[in-house]
Amino acid sequence: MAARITTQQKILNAAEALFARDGFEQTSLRQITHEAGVNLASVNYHFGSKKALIQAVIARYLSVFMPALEEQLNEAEAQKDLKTQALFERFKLPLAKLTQINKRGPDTFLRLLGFAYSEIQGHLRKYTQQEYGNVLQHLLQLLKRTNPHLDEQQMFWRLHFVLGSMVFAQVSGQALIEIAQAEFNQQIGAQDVIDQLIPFVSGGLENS
Amino acid sequence: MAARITTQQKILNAAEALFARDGFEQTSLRQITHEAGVNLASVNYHFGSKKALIQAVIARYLSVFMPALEEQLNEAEAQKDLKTQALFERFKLPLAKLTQINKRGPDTFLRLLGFAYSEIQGHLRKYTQQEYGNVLQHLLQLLKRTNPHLDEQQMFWRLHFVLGSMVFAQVSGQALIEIAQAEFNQQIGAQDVIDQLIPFVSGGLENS
DNA sequence: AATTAAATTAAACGCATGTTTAAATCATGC
DNA sequence: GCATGATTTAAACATGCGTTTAATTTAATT
Repeated sequence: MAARITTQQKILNAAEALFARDGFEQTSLRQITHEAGVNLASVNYHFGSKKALIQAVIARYLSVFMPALEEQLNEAEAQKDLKTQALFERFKLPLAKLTQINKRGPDTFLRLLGFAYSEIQGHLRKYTQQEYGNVLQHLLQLLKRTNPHLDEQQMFWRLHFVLGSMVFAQVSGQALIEIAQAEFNQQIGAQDVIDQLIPFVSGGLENS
Repeated sequence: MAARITTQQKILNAAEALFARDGFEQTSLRQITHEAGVNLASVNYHFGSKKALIQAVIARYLSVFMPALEEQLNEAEAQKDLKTQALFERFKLPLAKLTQINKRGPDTFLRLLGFAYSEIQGHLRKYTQQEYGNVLQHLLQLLKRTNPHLDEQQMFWRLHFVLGSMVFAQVSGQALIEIAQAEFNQQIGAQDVIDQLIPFVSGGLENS
């Protein structure tokens, strides 16, 4: 009884792909259910509302990403002479792990985060803080260690700028990748964007 | 016959405030016309469509900002030993000039840009490139001068990350400012955010 | 003052959205 | 094999949107 894909899963899979491509508000339940090959009403039956569906989609990714990140932070914790850039490199593995949800999981997740951050402002923030606040606190603590020259306030802002760069890179990501490909005549993927992004956010955060 | 505020201006003023607060898609023409105290149909009468209204709102800001930026870039051009951070500091004056449109003009403009960047992806890009492409080219050229160690591709990405940080800082800006105020018990304005942002983007862009 | 054009208004149109309903179908346990 | 509960289905509902229409009011021109 485990092999079959349930209606819930069909909805989640279709929803995450469309949400990541077009954003939450721009994606209608009719699109999702059509893509999933299920009835329109089944979203409200299984999830209650569109809002709850959005949350379920994001929660599925966070439940994989956050524990993996926590593990990485614990390893970093033990590391001598920890550098900011090395700390950000720790994001790559948890991100890569998201392929277990979906082949394009890493891209999907970051784009979802981006839309979530700008669209449902307060709502997701609370949830994340509630569920994974300790992991984020751990990250902040390690960043303070690698950047003792920054005061509380500077760290606050720069951390948000870092998040902004990441989020932005993915939300505008596909368009940018296409432009970059046309401009530089070479294949570019989400992983390359991350590789470009890490030195940027590291330098930005460290700058005195 | 000049002193009266025309219907067009009433619409523009109401629209820019609401657009900046909630985004383009989230703001309805009914909200705008109600706020402006004019009839619903007058938007389509004076501007043709909602899309055209959005464009008009942004164009009004660009028409003030871009020439001022160009002037700043020309001064930077002549400067010996130009530094990246000094170049980014050049944005502050053109931004401050936007108070002539609106007391909260600088905030409004950056938030509009943010929404524009993520919402109407292709459309605004073309317009900006068409109208102010030379100014942006000039900026790119100066950044190459202050960062000769970066190749074409690195510069491409980092420039977009810079833009992303700025845009994001403003889109999430009000929420962040409120959090920061609560956290640090002091008054914080958009100008302070810019001051925090400049070292970040400078460091990020320069990092080798 | 009469005429003509511009601007404003109230109302409706057509469409898409999220959600709810109630009947039909399916699966499961006795 | 039947009864019971879970699921799926088609249809409708209520609401909000951008836009259009056609009539009215305002302003300018002759």
